[in-house]
Amino acid sequence: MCNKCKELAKTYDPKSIEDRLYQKWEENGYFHAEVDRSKKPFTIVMPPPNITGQLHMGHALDNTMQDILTRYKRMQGYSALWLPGTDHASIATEAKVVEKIREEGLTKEDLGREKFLDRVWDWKREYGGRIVKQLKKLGSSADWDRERFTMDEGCNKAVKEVFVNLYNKGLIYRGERIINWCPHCLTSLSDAEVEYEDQKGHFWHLRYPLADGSGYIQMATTRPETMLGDTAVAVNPKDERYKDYIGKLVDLPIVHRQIPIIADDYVDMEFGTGVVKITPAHDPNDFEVGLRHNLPVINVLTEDAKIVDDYPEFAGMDRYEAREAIVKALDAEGALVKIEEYSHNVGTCYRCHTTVEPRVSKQWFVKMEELAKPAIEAVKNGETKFVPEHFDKTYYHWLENIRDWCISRQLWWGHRIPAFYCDDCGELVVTKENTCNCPKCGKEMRQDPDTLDTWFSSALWPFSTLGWPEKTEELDYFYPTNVLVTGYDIIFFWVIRMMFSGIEHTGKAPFDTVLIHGLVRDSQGRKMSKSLGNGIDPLEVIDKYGADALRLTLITGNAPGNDMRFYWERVEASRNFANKVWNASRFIMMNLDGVDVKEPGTDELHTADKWILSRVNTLAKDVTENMDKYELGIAVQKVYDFIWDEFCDWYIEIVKVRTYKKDEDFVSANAALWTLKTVLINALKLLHPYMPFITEEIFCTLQSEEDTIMLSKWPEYKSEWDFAAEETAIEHCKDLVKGIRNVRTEMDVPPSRKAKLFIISGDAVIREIFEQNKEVYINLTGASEIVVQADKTGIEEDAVSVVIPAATLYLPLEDLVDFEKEKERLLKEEARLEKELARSKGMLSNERFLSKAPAEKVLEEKEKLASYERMMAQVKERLAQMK
RNA sequence: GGGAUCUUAGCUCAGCUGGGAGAGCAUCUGCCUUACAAGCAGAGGGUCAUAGGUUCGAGCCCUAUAGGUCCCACCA
Repeated sequence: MCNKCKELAKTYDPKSIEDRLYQKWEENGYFHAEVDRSKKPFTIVMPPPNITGQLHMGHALDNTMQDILTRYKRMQGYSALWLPGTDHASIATEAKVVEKIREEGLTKEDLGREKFLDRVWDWKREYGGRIVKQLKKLGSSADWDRERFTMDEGCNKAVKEVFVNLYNKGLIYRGERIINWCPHCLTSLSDAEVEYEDQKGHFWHLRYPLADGSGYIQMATTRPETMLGDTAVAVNPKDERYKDYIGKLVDLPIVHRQIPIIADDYVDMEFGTGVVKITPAHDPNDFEVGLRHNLPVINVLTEDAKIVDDYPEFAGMDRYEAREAIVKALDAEGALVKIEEYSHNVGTCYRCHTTVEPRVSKQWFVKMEELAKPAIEAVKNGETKFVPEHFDKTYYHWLENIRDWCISRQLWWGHRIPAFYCDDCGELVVTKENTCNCPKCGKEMRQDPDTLDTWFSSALWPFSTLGWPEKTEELDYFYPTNVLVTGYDIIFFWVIRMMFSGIEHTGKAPFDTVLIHGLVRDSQGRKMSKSLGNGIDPLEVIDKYGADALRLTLITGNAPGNDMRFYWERVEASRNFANKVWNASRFIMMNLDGVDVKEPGTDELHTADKWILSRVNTLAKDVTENMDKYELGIAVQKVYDFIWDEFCDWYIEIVKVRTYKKDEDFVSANAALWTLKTVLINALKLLHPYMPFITEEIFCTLQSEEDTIMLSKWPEYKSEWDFAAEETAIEHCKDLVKGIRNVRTEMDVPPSRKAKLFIISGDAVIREIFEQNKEVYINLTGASEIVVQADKTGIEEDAVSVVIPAATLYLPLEDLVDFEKEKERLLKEEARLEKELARSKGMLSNERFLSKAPAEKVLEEKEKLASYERMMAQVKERLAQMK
């Protein structure tokens, strides 16, 4: 055995090569991209995974797609930068560390801000790199030399710059508003951070007595506990029923505060009794109504959603306890009319899923209206395109309906808001400096204790990572980036914010293309989640089947933007393909061993050689086209089909004999071996972006000139490999082989039984093709001998016949022929042809088809008809003979 | 309530600009043929959700209907 095949085991073992190759790539700096004006840039910024994160299938898909695009462009000669990094994930990380110190019996207040932040940095140092290691197991070819973190020095600088800029332009303001508050995380949330879910609840019908004792007014609520903070009761001004009530006062039960009945369009007359109790402090709509009518805002809940001390009877109860107690108290006062079952949409915190509490507080906001407009425009005018295109609708919808963005968070981990207050004179200063003295009274000012929404810094990611606000070479060369790859669930969180930030601060949209993918679900179509316990760990898949198999699985079998289901069976199929590639390569290497293969002259190439060269040539063109359109699944499917069906099942089988006969006919063997190697190398290159490990291992073993397939040249269409005639010829041969195999199986001819094969065609060109490739058929059909001739001279009456478009085949199998069976088979064939003829004739007799369809379609159809007619004549003749 | 998307073989899904219905898995049959049984060869299996329309021609385009999924929305 040769050395090379000793190196290649009989089955592909990903574990033995993946880490070794990754290490080699990293050590040799293959992932690193530099500013190189002689090359075109290609840039992708990696959506930074949270430092708290563990690699899940979503990351695996997302990063596989980015890696494919980067590897592809790198091979095409671009300076391809895939810029990686991680996100500080303020809420998630803070929660993790709070939980950790709680186990030590500490709260973050016990530690104080400084010490707490030290603990978070410790945590980050320990666990923050975990996800990066996991991404490497996938084969990610990101430029780790440029790895960034949303809270590193450069990003901090960018964040301050942006905050100050927007503040100075009046696009950031501070105001007292009703915002979403998470009583568990104890922070405000933006609208995007609230997830709505249907919850079962109740509808409590209440009646409030009129203060003048003249009766009651009745309404319903889903949140009776907030009644403590009611400051009005509202009806629609057009509502005849309540016309006389407007302006009267009601006596609020329990509290016994007198509140007015007001009129506001917000009230829907059709719904319930057409009366709404107004609690400005605890409902966003009521807050708006309150503003319009100058109502007092009475807050009844603490920040952890307990009743405040002003109501001793209920003080300290959480909102759900208080609900029961207050309903009881209302009932005791005769204010409770009835209770109904009701289900409604409730907002929950996207991190902890605690029901969000609307809360009035002073927060920082980004004014969105002006920023949104150019972001909409950038997609409308095509500066940035969504793939698939229809996701632009989601994007427009969000931007067109966007409200001001609440960016302050009552957390410690994150970018501290660069605003300073003077406790003496109340002066406010927004500055990039770390400390600040009051410009009015000179006193040292106090920095705002709050931090910024995590997404504030991620919004700057495409340019902050390239050095902005400095005018760096990198920024100039790599920005705007080419593609952003992300899931559709993140468009509103992140994509829109990067878009308006990029446009506002750099004057350019941050990417040409936003490539959207779907979610990876479990085999039953459910979202993978921790709580369901149905998540599949990509690392486990890699461990069992290899990174290449996982990557192929994630990329194939679904359309762009659609969700996909994860099946182990599909990974197995991908692994099988890897094994197929492995073994085909092993076969080729075994045959190449010890042979000095030279490039053959065109005249030395056999029909089959030219055919497969032509096929791989077309493949390169098609795959490139698909990849340029981001049709990654289609592209790799074509490579898969080519390697398995055409290269392995046909070409290798066809040329096997020649490779075995090196000594007898070296010229022929050399041509075959050269073609095998050349086609394999091209196919490996086309496959490399998808399956980087196996292709690298084979590529390097197969040839010694180049150190890595990663930096080898992407195959391009070559006109000298365009062999149309040979493609046709081999298609005829394939028809022949398939026809013979089919009939042999149908007639139950044992594989050991060899038979003479007659190929009859009146066409000299066709005869020539078959004559040239005789050897092929002997191998592939189990024929003992092949005779090509123009007519049926010398063929026994009882030979089995097979009709293919190019010829008629005869197999004399005397003792094996079952006449009934043969007749049945021919009748079936006749019926099939009958149908095809009817269809074809129908089309060609249609005047309008002839006049309106493109000429080439008509010609194509005529050729088909001729071919069917020829075949039909043969079948009929044979049937007549049998009678 | 608004919007998006899906409905194709037993299962999961492809089907790129309209021109003779595909893959993987599963099923059946025969093969351990010196690259590969994680394989080879062969076979069965689909009125492309329904109804209209446009077109010489529709799985593909248009309209409506039914069902599924998702996103958004202040109906107390």
